[in-house]
Order: sequence, then C-alpha cells, then structure tokens
Amino acid sequence: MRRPGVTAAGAAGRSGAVGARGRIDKRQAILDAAFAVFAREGYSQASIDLIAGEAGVAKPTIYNHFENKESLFRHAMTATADRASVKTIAAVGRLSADVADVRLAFVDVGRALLACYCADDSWALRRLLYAEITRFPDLFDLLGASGPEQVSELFADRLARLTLAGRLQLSDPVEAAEQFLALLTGPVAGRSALGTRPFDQAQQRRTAEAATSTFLRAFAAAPTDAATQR
Amino acid sequence: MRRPGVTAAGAAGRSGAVGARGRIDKRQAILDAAFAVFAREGYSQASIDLIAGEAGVAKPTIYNHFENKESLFRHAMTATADRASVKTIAAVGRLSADVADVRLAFVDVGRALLACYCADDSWALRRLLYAEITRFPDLFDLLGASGPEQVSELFADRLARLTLAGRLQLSDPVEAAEQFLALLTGPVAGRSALGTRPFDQAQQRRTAEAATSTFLRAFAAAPTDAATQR
Amino acid sequence: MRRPGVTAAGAAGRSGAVGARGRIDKRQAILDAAFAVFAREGYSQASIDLIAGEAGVAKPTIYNHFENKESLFRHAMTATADRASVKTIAAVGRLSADVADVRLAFVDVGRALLACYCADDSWALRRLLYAEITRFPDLFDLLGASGPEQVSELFADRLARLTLAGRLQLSDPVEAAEQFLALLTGPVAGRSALGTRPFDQAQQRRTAEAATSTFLRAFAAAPTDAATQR
Amino acid sequence: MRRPGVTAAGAAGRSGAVGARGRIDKRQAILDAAFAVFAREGYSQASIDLIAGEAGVAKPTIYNHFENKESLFRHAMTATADRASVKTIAAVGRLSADVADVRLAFVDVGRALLACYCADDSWALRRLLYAEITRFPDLFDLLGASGPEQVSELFADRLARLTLAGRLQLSDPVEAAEQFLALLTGPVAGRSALGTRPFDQAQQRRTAEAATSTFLRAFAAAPTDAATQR
DNA sequence: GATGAATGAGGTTTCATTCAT
DNA sequence: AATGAATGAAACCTCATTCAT
Repeated sequence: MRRPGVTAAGAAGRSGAVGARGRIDKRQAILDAAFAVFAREGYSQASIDLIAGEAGVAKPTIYNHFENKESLFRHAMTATADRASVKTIAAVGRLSADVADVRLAFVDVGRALLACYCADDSWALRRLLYAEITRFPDLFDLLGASGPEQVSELFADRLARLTLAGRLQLSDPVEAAEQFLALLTGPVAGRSALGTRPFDQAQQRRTAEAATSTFLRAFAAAPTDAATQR
Repeated sequence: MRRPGVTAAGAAGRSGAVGARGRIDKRQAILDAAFAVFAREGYSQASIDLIAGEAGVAKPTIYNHFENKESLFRHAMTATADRASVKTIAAVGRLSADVADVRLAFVDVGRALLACYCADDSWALRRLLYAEITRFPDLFDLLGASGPEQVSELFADRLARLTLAGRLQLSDPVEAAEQFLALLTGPVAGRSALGTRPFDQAQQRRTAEAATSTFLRAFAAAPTDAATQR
Repeated sequence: MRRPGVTAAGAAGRSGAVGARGRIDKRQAILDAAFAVFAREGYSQASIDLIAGEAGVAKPTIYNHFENKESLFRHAMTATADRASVKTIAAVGRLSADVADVRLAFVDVGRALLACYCADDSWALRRLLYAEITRFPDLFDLLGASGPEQVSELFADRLARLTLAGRLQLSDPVEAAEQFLALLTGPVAGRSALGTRPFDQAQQRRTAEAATSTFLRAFAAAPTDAATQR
Repeated sequence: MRRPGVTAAGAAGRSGAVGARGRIDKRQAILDAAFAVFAREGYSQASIDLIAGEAGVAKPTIYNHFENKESLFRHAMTATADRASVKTIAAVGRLSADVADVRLAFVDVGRALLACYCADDSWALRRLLYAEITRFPDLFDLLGASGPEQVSELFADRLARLTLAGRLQLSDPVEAAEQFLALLTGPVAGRSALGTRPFDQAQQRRTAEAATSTFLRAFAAAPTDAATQR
C-alpha cells in the first residue's frame, strides 16, 4: 500500500532505501509532495489524502510534522521559494562590472534570469501566489523578502556599478532594474500562457535579446550606442 | 428569507422588485455575485450556497441558469473579462497618430491603461486566471482572445502609424507594444502586492512616466530625443 | 439502505408510510433518534452518522435542521425534558388541598412522581445532564427552569395550602417540598444503579410509602400523628 | 519538551526529579492526571495525549502502566473513589452512641458528610459515574462497594445503637440511614448545579441543620421532641 | 421559472494504539 | 522502563447536485 514518493520530485531518490518503516526524511518528502500537489490542484482542492499518498506516508504523519494544512502550505511554499531564490540570485551574479561586451553580458544574464523565471516550480509558485494572496495576505512578503525583492536590489547594484564604469547612462538604478526585469519577463506570461505552454530556450534567448536591445537603446552609454542597434 | 443581492456590486438596484418582471436580470445578479464570490474565495472554496445567498436567489435557480459550477465560473469570468476589455480597448484609442507632444500622449495612454490594469475587477480576474489556469487550460484563450491580445495588437497598430508618421523609430511594432505594456505593468505587480495593497493614482502616474521615458529613450525619433530626457 | 427509524421511540409510527422521499416529520425523527443515541453513547461518543442512521435520514439532512452537533444536543435534550416536565407537573397536580386521607394522598402523589422519576427517558436525561454539565454549563438552567424547579415550587404551593388547611404543620414549604422529593428520590439512585437496573412498581410503591411515613411523622398536624405510624 | 506534571494536582511535587528514582511515582502521576482530565473532559473527550501531557510523561509510558484507556479509566476512578471513601467513612465515625446532644451530633455528622459530598473530586466522581454508567455498567458496583453502600451500612449501625440507647425511635435503621442521607444530599444537587456552582460552608451547615430537624422530628425519642423544634 | 429539502461523496482533523529505539 | 514517530479508523462538517412542489 505504501507508494514511494515517485511523483514528488525530490522524494523518490532518498526514501527509496527505507527499510521496515522509514522515518529519515519524511519531512522533506512531505514538503516535496505537498508543493507538487498544491501546484497541480490549488490550495483548496489539494487534499491531505493526496499529499500523503504522493509522499508515501500516512495522513496523520503529516499532522505530526505540520500543524495543519495552512502551515503545511506555508512551509511548502517558502521551501520552494527559497530554492528558487538562490538560483535567481546566482543568475544575477553573472553580470559583472568589468565586462567586455555589454550587450553580450546583458543577454547572458537575461537568459539566466529567464531560465529561472520559466522553471516549472517557478511558475507553479507564482500561480499559487496569485491564487492564494487573498487567503494568505502575508504570503507575498513571506516569499518576496528573500526572493524577487532581493534580486531586484542586487541587480540595481550591478547597474549602478556599470554606470559608474561608464558603460551605462542612467539615473535611477532601482527603477532601471525593475524595468529590465519587466522587459524580460513581461512578454513571457502571455506567450507561455502563464507557464502552461512550452516556452523553449530559443524563445527565451530571443526574449532576452529583445529586452537587452531595448534596454540598451535606452540606457547604453553614448559611444556604444551604435553597437546596440538591432 | 430572500435577501436581495445587496452584496454583489451591481445587483442591488435592479433585482429589487422581484415581483413583476424581476426575473430577467436574475441571471445578471447571479453572474455578478458569482464573480464577487469567486474573486474573494477562489474557485474551489467558493460555494454555490454563498453565491446564491449573495445573489439573493435560491440554489436551484442557479442550476436553472447554468449547467454547473464550472460553467458558471466560465460565464462569470468571461462576462467580467469582456467588461474589462472594452475599457482597456477604449484606453488604447487615446493614442492617436497625429499628436502634438509624443511624450504627453504616451503618458496619457499609459495612465489610462494602468487605471484599467489596476482596477479591482481586473486584478481579481488576473488572480483567478493564474489560480485556475491548470484546472481550466482553455481559460487563457477564452479571456485573452478578446482581451490582452487584442489590446496588444491594437497598440501595435498605433505604434506602426506613429513610426510611419516619423514620430517613432522602431522595427517591430508588436514587440514594441509588448515591451511598452511590460514597462507599464511590470513594476506594478510587486509594488501593489498583486493588487492587494493600494497603488494610488500618483504612483500610477509616476509609473506611466517612467515607462514612457524609457520607451521613448529607446524608440523616439531622433529630433525629439532631447525632450524625453528625464 | 434507508432504515425507518425503528429504534428511536416515536419515529417509527409516523415515518412508516412515507412515500417516495418523505419529509414530513424528519425533524422529529431526528430529535428522537438523537436523544436515543445520546442517551446510549453519551455526547462525545454519539456520532452524527449513528443518529442519521437511526433516524432514517442522510447525514446532511441533520445539518439542514440543526446548526451542529451541539445545537442538536441542546434541542434533543430540551425536547425530551419538556415532555418529561409536563408529566411531572401533572403528577404534582394529584395532590389536592381537600383530601380525605393525607397519607394516601402523599403516597399517591409520591408514586406518580416516582414513576416520572424512574422513566427511562428521565434517567437518560439525568445521566446526560450530569455527564455534560461541565461542557454545557448552561444546560442545567436550560432544563431545570421548566422542570425540577417548577415542580418544586408547585409542590411547595400545595404544601402551603395543606398547612393552611390544618393538615400539615410546617414552617418552610419550599424546604419541606425539597425534602419530600429528596426522601422520595434519594434512595432510588442507589437501588436502581442510576436507572440502569430495574426498579419495579412494587419497589416504587414501597419507597413512596417510606417517604410519606417519614415526612408525615415530621410534618403531619398533631391529631393525625398516630395514623402515620408504620 | 518534557513538562513535569505541574498541572495535575498532586503530581508536581514528586515527579520533579525524574532522574534517580522518579519512576516509582510516575504511575501515581498518571492516575492523578488521568482523573483530572477525565473529570474535565469526560471519558470520550479525554485524550491520552492530554493525560500524558498533564502527567508529564510520554504517551507510550501510559501504555506501559495500563492496558488501555478503559483500564486507565477504571483505575483512576477507583483510586479517587477510595480516597473519597476513607474520608466519608471517617465522617460517619463522628456519630457516637453516647452523645450529649443528639441534635448537635446529627448536625455535626451531617456537616462532615456534606463536606465530603461537596468536595470537588467527589462531584467529579459522581458526574463521571453518571456519565459512563452505560458504557461501564460494572462501575457502579466497583465504586459503590467500598463507598456509599458501606457508608450507608455504617451509618445504619450507629442509628441502631442510638435506638437501643433510647435516643431515637425507629424501626428500620437501614431505611432511616438512607433517608437521612437523602435529606442531607438531596437538596444540594439542585442548589449547586451538580457541583458546578459554589455551595459554601454556610449553606452546607444550613442544609445539615434542616436535614437534622426533619429527621429528628420524625425519629427522635419522645422526651427530646421539644428540643428538635426549629 | 423558482424553491425547500435531501443526499452521496469527500474534506480536515483527532485519537487510541503500536514499533523500534 | 521510557520515548519519538507512525498509522488505521473514524469524527464532524461541507458541497455540488437533484427531486418534487
């Protein structure tokens, strides 16, 4: 009757070798299964039964680890959000201040950011956030603090340094960062049907290039202006 | 025991006199209440009981008008989406080709579009779309066809005409339209916490100005370049 | 699958001839079944499932008639208590002021009161009251107001009139009423094991006689004193 | 995480130092906590978790000491009943055969008995007995054998001796004992709302006096009759 | 067309109890 | 002897949906 958590992404590998009645990382298996089910069914429709089945544990085990469905939801969301954040932050790090070709650098970081933005978990997270923001008004800050906000700030830092280095010409780095991210991600939502239709790497590359072009047409320092023409 | 639909926004006035011919707009009262409840509770959590109560009708009456909950949801969504679309399309119309000051024109249309984007129903619609896109994969096209897509196309038309008129300098109007809308709406989501925190008119104006500035820095025809500097 | 409410005392007779899907007195059937089950299982252990089964209705039907388990309990208790009260009050009425033989009159009313006190429902009610008084502190007043308290007062009235008529000699009728009822019912609890073991009519008669004897030894007016000797 | 059983009345002091020999009175701590929780919540609603928490032990420890919930309940009940019985029996002992003032003696023993009867544990015990008599039909004999029955018999013995000594005039000491106890305790239930509302010492004294008055009016030997008039 | 009453299925949560340590 | 972790069973309650009026 026990099904190892093959469905939940990360659960299978570790709970595979559980002997008689494993208890090693049931908590993680539950979190993984929970996010998978929440993402698939939405908060209300996701049943603890389903999550338990997918995690390969009994229903009350979930209640031994988490207070209730709401708490489980919060934990599953933040756990996934944290995982996503570190990747996104790493992507921002690709934009160094002393770069040979600014355009290439922006396309590169744009592609890296888009890859994070388009990841399945990332879309699932965003859909759930939209879906449950009214039921969990604190969720926005809970996930945003360590996520998008931080990313935006870090990116603004890089833009400021590029400006000081004479590679860009802009006055408000925070606003510019927001705008670059908007140019990058804005068109994706529509084209990928909120992440439910494939948006392949080629499309991502093209979107990154388009965002970069427009951004640099607006903000590249004068001498390199010509280079940023499409 | 019957409560006239005072809660659902537009329902009260008309369903007041149920006696004579009051049954013609029960359907509308149901749709209004349905959207209000769906927006507040989400699809799964919204109960037909609640909708019936808020619409001031009995539960079976809803089933006389709509096949089932799913059908009611689709109808409520499309009805609201249609209402929103006509406003948005009207907003696009404000950008005419023969305009004295390009910058002012973009700020103006940007503000009008943002007002549509930030309307309560608009955010509710967007949140529900995000929330239920996996359960109703066709919903995206159902709402998008007459909504955002059309808007984007219409806006691209105007950009093309402005380009022909020598006011803008761009090669791909569709992409440019997408990008302007991205610059316009992108920063709003974060700042308004997905529409759950106030985003007042002053902020909307500032966002429209920022989007316009960047857009025109990138795409304004040469002679007006100086004017778009911040 | 539908079982007519054969178990709950009064339900069987009426819901017998229910046609396709009866709805005549489901409410009463539910109340009867509820009291029967609560009496048998106690509040916590009594499940709505059991009550529904015993009433011959579906579970949600119960929730259509009563808010929740607690409300159902209160209604079932008060309904039964009311039924019991009218009988007890009628019993008190047997003690008229102008009576030939005081002793016979007291034995008579004593037997009538004991019959009420020893009825199955009466004991069930008392056990449930004891059992749930901490969970439902208001239950005591809810049931007592129309029940025992009223009985005690009515009985005190009769004692007062008998005193005025020169048949009794007592100063505090309320206290005397309490004491007669105590003499009457006090020994029953122990002997009938709180109503769970038979306490037949002969025993009831003997108890009524003993209570009467002692009561009249204490309170009979002087001349009849000899007659009350056992 | 372990909380010493500070909540259960008598458990705190001893289970403080669990280290050395603390396990000898874990059993007692469990029994105390069990009775406290059963009294507060009722049998069904009392959870082993709650008892374990209140006793400051882990759940399985309870199962090491007691077979199951039912067995724990029986043990907790008898333990408390035994404690109550010795006090009540001691109270009866206050009624000696060679007493100066019969009235004072009865008031004295009446007050002592009432104090036992009104103790918190005593009421809790009685409520639980009423509550669970149908689920545990043997409970009545289990608790009664060493309790009320014995008390009644002992009291009857004293009444017999007082009769032989010419202080009382009664024919059936057992019945008289029952009746005195009925006069004593009967009025209390109603006035104290089954022990849930305060019934202070003054009220206890008055009740004992009233019971004594009536009892002696009925059974005092002739010469002292006058003295027992109120 | 509109409604009051009814229901099968399923949701979250709790509980007594048991392994393995 | 004592415990942390796990579980099958079952409880209360809700919901979408349907009859019969």
